[in-house]
Amino acid sequence: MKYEPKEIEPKWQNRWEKSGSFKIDKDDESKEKFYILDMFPYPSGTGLHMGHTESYTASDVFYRFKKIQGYNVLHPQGFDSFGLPAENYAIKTGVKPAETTQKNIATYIEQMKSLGFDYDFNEKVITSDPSYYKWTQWIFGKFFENGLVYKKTQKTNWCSSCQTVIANEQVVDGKCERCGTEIIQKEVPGWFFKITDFSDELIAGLGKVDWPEYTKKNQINWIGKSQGALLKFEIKNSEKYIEVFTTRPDTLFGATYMVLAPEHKLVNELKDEISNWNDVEKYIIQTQNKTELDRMEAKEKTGEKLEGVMAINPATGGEIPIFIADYVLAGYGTGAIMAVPAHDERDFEFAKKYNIPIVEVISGGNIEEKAYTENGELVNSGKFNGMSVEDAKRGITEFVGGKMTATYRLRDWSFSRQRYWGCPIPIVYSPEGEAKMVPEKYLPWKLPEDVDFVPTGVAPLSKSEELKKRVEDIFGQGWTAEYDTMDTFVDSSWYFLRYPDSHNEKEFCSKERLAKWMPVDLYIGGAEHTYMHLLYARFFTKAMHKIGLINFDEPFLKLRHQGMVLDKEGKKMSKSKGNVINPDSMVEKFGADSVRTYMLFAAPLEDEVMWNEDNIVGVRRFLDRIWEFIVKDKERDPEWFKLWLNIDEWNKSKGPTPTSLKILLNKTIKKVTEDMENFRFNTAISQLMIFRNAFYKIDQGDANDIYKTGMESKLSTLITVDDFEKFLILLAPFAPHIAEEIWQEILEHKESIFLQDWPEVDEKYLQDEEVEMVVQVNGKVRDRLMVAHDVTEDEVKETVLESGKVKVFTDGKEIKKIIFVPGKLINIVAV
RNA sequence: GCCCAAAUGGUGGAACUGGUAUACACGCACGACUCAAAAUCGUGUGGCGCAAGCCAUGAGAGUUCGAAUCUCUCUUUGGGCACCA
Repeated sequence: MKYEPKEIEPKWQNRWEKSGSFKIDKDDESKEKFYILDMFPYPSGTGLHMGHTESYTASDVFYRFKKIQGYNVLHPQGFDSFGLPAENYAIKTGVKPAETTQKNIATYIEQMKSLGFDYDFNEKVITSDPSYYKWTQWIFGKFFENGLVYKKTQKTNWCSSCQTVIANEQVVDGKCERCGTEIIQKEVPGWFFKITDFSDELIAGLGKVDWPEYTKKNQINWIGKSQGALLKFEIKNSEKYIEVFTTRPDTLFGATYMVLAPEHKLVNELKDEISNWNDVEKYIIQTQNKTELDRMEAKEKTGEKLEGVMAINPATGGEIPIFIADYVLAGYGTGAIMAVPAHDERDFEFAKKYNIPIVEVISGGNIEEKAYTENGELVNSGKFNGMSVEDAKRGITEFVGGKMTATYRLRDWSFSRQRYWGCPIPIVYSPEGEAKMVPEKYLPWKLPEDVDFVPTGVAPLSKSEELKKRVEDIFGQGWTAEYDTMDTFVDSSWYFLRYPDSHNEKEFCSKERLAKWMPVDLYIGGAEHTYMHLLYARFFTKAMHKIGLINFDEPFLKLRHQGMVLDKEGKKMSKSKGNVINPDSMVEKFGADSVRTYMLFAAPLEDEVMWNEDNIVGVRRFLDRIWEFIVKDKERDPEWFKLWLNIDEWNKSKGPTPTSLKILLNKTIKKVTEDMENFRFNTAISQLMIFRNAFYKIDQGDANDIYKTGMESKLSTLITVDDFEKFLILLAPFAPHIAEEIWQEILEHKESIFLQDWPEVDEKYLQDEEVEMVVQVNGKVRDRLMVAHDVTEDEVKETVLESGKVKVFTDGKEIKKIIFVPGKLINIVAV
């Protein structure tokens, strides 16, 4: 019988499914729980891609490992199924998103099964399903009650192609991350989550989770906390004042002008005092017409002086001019700055262009040439002269009645979308226009079906007669519905809370199940979710914690990212390059076990993997040879095989596994176990290969004999069935099908290999009797000798010094020192 | 511009807290089997040299008996942020 993955893999997939091997008892208290979570996919029309395949393989391997170790493991999968592609497809073809989604999910499930991923799809979460989004809406309601969500009209990022508002996190290089269209700023009313209330907690919480350092750092940078001061500048001959945020209050004496963002409220309020209003207005309009991209790419700073108004520097009492300029952003700090050209590069550039005085207040640089932004001693600063920058920050802030404070880069999360295929925002408006939460008994607040998908900039839901009628029936004449839907990132911000109790119709998850299963022990997924999903999910957790819905405030204790899967030249796979590889064709060609094992063997999990079809044969050969060893042997010599299976008989007649092989086996158990725990799957697999190479050695003559005559078994001199089985269990997480096939069909066990115990290391067999010791002279290897593993320095010293190979290098020299590393090396220092 | 990560054979990659550089795999060469090829199996495989040996972990210094690993400077490549006051 040949190794035919195509036959054995579907067979076991079906049997596992039928026997419900993946089913767990979520209330089982007898075993320790382990919750391992995958980032669930968006079910797109193109199917599962290689990135999913790698990440889900890693989690499936780890899940099977933990399961064999005896944990009660929750390892669910679901679908992040709301989103634009299904809607865009509907616009093109008229097929309803709900239908497309259902079809795609079915395909994804088939693909996942074919890779041997052992998910319980009865427990799946589908975010577009009313039984799920009911709870998305319910949680939204709790946030609404507790003031964590609000509506306002403000400039937001507008994608004219997607015809919707998008969040700051979804703008990449000034373009829409989805379609690449340049983002413009548009005044749109919309809903916001108060994520900024949690800025400090979102930073602090990272201290207690086991996440990759760069991911934590990126989140911290994204939140962008900066310490500084709020200072007030009075406007001459006016009650009004300008408040600025600065990280450098110590340089206040050098502030020689001020800048307001063109959108700043005060600009309009000062209209009557501004003598060049026409020019100012022109500049404001110019700014409005710029896209994010234009503004970012501007080579030279521009601005317009507000003629006729002056501000007072509160430190010096001097009058300083006020400008508007688009290098000052309305959305950050107070939307206004004090400009200190001597010590800020941007202000320096602007001051040079507009001939504004540059006053040095920190010594140490040459401000004739460029701004000096380093530390130094204060000068030209009255009584603060001679003070250090750090001391002066507080001192000067207090001196002018300012306030030390922090500002953040993070903005509130704008989650309204003017699109159809998303979770409806469960809000209705009274005839007076007041927003009210839809009462709980009307949840799920269903997405209407009688809509026109074609985007016109007006939310598609506004065209639904059914929704209009529904609102009037329930709330009365004059009441209207909220037509926006939620950003799909809302759906994925809490889905991990649903899996432990996915069928609960009364709660999003029962208290008991939450207490038992949360938080997630291990989360695996791509690093591209650092800013959005991971930040939003942490915000949801903290917000739900704050209002008492859950009793923990970090959702994911341990996080690991898989690297990208590239083509064999190291290029990103993309449709346009035509280099996309699909997992189905790989499974078809090499079998799921080979795909899984190669995926993890090719590179460390967190690194990029270059998918090279030519190399996967190595892994396939590894599995072929295991098959050859055991299955072919059984066929060639059934009698002998029967004897081998009976371990007692075998030991009597042939003896146990040779000691050297036994030691290698125990080293292998140790290394594979440790590597698994540390996600070093690539080296775990290579250790399994090393062991296989050792127990399966045949020589040339035998190989040809086997080929020609099908002669007797080669099992005789090597491994016993007990030890072979240990090896098979170590292999099982990676290549579950072949392992199960051999376990049950060839070794004739009644019970699944996944119900066995993980092999334990036998400490007796960890130490080789003899080891090779390296002999160095002055740090260079000159000789090697076999010695007892516990040999002492005195025992080998003589031999080593007498060795001819050593003498050549020590003759005529004085031996100054001997360095001895037990069991490893002896180094003779000779001068 | 700022921050982060990386650089090891022809290729993907090993090397745990400084201690045998190149495990494992691909590829390649030669051989066995074959009429032949494929598959399979075996042997070899960093470079230079007949050899003893010398040189090799992006480049250059340093610390050390000993450096891929630690320190400094630089180069290149990825990734992220970017007028954030």
